[in-house]
Amino acid sequence: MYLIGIIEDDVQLRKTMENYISLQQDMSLVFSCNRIEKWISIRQDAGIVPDCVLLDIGLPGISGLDAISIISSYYPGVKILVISGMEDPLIAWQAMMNGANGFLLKPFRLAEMQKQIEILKSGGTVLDPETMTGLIQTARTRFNSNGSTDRFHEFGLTQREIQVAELLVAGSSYKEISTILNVSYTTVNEHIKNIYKKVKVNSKMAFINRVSGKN
Amino acid sequence: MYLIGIIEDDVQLRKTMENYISLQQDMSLVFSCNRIEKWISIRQDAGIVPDCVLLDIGLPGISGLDAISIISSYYPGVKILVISGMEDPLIAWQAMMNGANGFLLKPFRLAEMQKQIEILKSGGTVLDPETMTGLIQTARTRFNSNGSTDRFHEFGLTQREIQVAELLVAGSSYKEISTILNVSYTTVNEHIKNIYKKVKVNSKMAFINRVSGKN
DNA sequence: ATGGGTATCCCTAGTTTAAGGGAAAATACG
DNA sequence: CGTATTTTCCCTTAAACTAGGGATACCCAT
Repeated sequence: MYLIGIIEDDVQLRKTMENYISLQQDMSLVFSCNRIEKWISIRQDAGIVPDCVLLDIGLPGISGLDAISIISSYYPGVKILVISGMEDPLIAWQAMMNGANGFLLKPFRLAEMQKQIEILKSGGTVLDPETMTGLIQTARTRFNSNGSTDRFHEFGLTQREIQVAELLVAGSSYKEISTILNVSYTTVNEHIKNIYKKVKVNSKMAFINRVSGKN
Repeated sequence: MYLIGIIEDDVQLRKTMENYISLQQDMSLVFSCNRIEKWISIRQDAGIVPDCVLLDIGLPGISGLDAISIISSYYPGVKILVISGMEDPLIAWQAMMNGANGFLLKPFRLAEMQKQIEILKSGGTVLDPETMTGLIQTARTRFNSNGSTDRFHEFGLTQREIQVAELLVAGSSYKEISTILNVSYTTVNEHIKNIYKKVKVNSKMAFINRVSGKN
């Protein structure tokens, strides 16, 4: 039996979810309220610890975002399925970083909700593709990683030089590059000499640091 | 018409995918090869720019991880669907941060692959629930820790070795490191020998890719 | 058709890195 | 106290990289 808790201020939706869960053979509702504050005041009376909490993020009062860490520290190991009306990548990101296990975008079908609960139950994490895209993009900017940086064109490298540069940065030796590109060792050496001149470096390390944007 | 490229070293799987894509009315294969190196050497001859590249991450030679940024800078706007045999959260994380748009865990059904391609086509991002869980956990650890200084510690490097490693990655030569740390050249050489043993690499490039790639 | 850019090839010399061997202190820990 | 770890130092060989020189051929544009 999978125990579910609900925190959702939309009365209509909450009733619908309550009803749906009650109808499931393998699920049971342990609490259902409209606000975080309400949950905080009744949680010790409710007694039973839920396996999964369906949490609306757009609540009045205490933010659902803050609620995530509150709830997961109160119920260690609980799965939190965030419900949101807005498709905001930043909110999704923050929710996931705060400990959410899934993200459900309103409006959703109850079958979809159930499916997500199932996946959470088995330790998985689910986001819809659009939210996922936004979340990954947010993560990329957060971590300043190079998503699609054109690292070589800006230095005026030729096509061939770009090929050589890519292989060099990826870790291939001159000899390996010559084999891959079907040219002699000296040709590779020649290209690299020209690359270094254009990029104004005089060693492989300097080149790597340059194209990695480290200076 | 959606144009697909394949980089996969498993001949059986590659042929299967090629065949499947050829049979789809709305897809067309623009290239198919077994290694990154091969793609780098033939890409300008292939001519047509794909909309989506199916990329095996567990390739011999240049890592598929490195390939992601190379491919996405060569084909701006391309969607990259990473195929992996291992369920490694770190790899998934790194792949997504490098610009991947989806993650497909081997073995997979071709219908599943097609579904992911469809979602990528519409700008979405897909990961299976298990990989997603690992990825989010990795992100949480990254997000909640500084994540810059302790990247060498996990390999069991000593304090001195960490100093040497940092200088090495920063671009210092053995000689420069010896001056900075006030030790002899041979001592630096010695430390680096030990570092490489611990990290299980045998060249500076491999070391750099290891420490700046997976952590 | 002359000159510039690209791409190929060769030789040579010097520097840097990689990895094998061995060895001596200092420090930490049970 | 003895043992393991850390840090230091040396020699040697092989491989890889850097950089100078020069050379041929193709394409493209002035």
